[in-house]
Amino acid sequence: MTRRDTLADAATDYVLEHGLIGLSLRPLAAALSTSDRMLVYHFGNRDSLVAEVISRSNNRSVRVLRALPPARSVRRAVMALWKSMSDPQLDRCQKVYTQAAALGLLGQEPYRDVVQATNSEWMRALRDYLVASGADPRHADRLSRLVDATISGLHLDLSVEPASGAVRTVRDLADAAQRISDGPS
Amino acid sequence: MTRRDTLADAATDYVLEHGLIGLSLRPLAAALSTSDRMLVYHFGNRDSLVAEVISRSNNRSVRVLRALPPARSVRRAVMALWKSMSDPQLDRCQKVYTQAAALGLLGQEPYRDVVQATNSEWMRALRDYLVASGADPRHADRLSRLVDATISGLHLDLSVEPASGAVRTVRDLADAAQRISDGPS
DNA sequence: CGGTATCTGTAGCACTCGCTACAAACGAGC
DNA sequence: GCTCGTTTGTAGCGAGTGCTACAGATACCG
Repeated sequence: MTRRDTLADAATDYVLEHGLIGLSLRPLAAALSTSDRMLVYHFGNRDSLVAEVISRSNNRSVRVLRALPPARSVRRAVMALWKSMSDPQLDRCQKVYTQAAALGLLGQEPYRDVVQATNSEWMRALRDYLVASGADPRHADRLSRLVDATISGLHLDLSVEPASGAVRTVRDLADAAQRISDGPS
Repeated sequence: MTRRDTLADAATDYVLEHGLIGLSLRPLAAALSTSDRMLVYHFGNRDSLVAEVISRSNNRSVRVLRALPPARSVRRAVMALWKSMSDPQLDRCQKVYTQAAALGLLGQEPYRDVVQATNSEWMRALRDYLVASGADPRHADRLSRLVDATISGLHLDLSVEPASGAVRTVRDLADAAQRISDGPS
């Protein structure tokens, strides 16, 4: 494990706690017991560092998703996915991704490529998981898109209004997903 | 129309174009042919200005939603809603909201109250629209939560990967929503 | 040992940030 | 005309930003 790797890992931890948007080098460096000078030396510049953090955060969540044991139905898969994403660890990865994606919504988009790569990797893992849980492969793309969109949107809603009946919505989504996988093309 | 109102309106236009996240007073003031001094004078400080912009952006989108003629079914309502939200004007309002919400995901959350108020206003309008389009009022909360989460999540997805089959996902959502409104409690 | 490439610390540059002190312009009411 | 409250302009403060120049430390390789 090179020094750069160590720093990147610790920086990812820091971002998972303090968020991506206001990130600046000096406080980050202080938390890592180093200096901004070192961060710039190892990563080239701030943007490259942030891009690497986004990528690493995503790798962690993809790893968790890929380690999920397949469920016995699409419906159960969606429920299990939601439950697993409620784990604080994965939850924060999702939040970091959302912040990265939100940055590119209007105006500057310095991390477009990383976010895009990150997203397609996640979608592939989600698709595989649904298929492994019994989803009709012919509908896997539709399914994973619907599931991903709803879950990430729900995630955002939940952070704004924590009292909302999220579980009910997830159940509705799970039913819809099951129906799509079963139903006619 | 007081000077403050004029400025707030123009600032909203500016934010809808340039995004909320990197916003700083001097470039904004320059675009409005005034000075940062004036913005601080009229709004007190930067955070108040941003909060007002968020609120105004949301007001615009709620106004559009409330002006939508009721559809002949829940299914059609969801499709019409999506179509209407693809309008660049409304699209950008949604993006500004997403950026505001994403800011509060981790770390600092200076706009939590505005975002919360904004969201509940939007949800109320959405609920009313669905009910007016024939949704069972007993399921209206469930429905609007599912529809809102999916659409906003899809919106984010779409901005990252524009080629994804969003329309298909919306149709799936519309079907699911129709079923919820029709089906047993 | 000497030389070389990798790594780290100090100091600082040029810039932008939000915000403010001070004073000048302006218009309405007496 | 004169005052008084509102609005605007100029200049600048203190802090924080990303990043760099320069020099020192360290470790590996001949």
